[in-house]
Amino acid sequence: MDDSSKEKSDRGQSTWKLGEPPDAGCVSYILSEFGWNLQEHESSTSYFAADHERSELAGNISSSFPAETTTDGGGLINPGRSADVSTSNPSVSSSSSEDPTEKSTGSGGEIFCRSKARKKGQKRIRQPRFAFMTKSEVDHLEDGYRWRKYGQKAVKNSPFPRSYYRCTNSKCTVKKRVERSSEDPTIVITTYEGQHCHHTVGFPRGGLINHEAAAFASHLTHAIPPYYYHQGVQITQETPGIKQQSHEEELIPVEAREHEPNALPEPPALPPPTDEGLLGDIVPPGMRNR
DNA sequence: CGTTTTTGACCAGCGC
DNA sequence: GCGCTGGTCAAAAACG
Repeated sequence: MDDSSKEKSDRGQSTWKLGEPPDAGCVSYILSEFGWNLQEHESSTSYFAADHERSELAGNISSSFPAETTTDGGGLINPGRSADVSTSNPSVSSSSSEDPTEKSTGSGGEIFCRSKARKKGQKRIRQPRFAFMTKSEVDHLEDGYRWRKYGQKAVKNSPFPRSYYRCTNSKCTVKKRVERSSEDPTIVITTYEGQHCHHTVGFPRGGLINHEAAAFASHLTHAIPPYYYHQGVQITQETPGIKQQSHEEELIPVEAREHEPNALPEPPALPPPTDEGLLGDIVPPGMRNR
């Protein structure tokens, strides 16, 4: 393995604005992959994807991005296997009462446990996922957590392999996938799945940090309904701890957003990292020290 | 020597 | 049922 990849840090990456295609100029391109009723917001949040647990979001993005990342009408980002997801999966196209915990489709419903979890016949549950795109030369963007690579696969319709990482914390089941867009090799698609149950480890090596990646990794892995928008970016759930903290004025309830259906999301104004790590600004004190 | 990465094999889900 | 594909495992190798 080449050490240089680690040392490269985030050199060469740039940040995009949310809500515009990357080719419009270095824009962060957020793709939520929660199983809940994201469709409600499609009209106003063009680049959120109301995908479902079964979709292969990141793998499919590349095949349609950005042209088919439509916002009119559906706004669903279901490229690649779009047909089967949007038409043959009723839970996606018609059901807005998604509840991952209640879902018991053929592809999910039981808790997936790390290690020895995949016994024969045991199904694994897809946890809430989200994906975002970052223009970067390096595949694995620093986000404040430590990750261990556990697999790499060639992806259909893409010359670039997909890498699979899981959080090194033994109690943490968060995983992420990293791949490059086949359409634009400079774009790295990172998909997070799950929710960290621990603090960040800080930013090692003193390198440049992909603040955006870090912030979304932190914010969105904790996002469960009801949603709030942070300056147009749906980032987190309503919890007393969060609302009482610094984001109170900036968090806009979904209901409020619905009054401006044509409003496009604005670029995220992500808070800078703090001494407490990226979770520090959103995780209630009672949830820390885990 | 502990940790991480690599990589081939295996398994599950899905479409046909 | 079969084949394809994505996702994961786990042993070996590499790294620090």
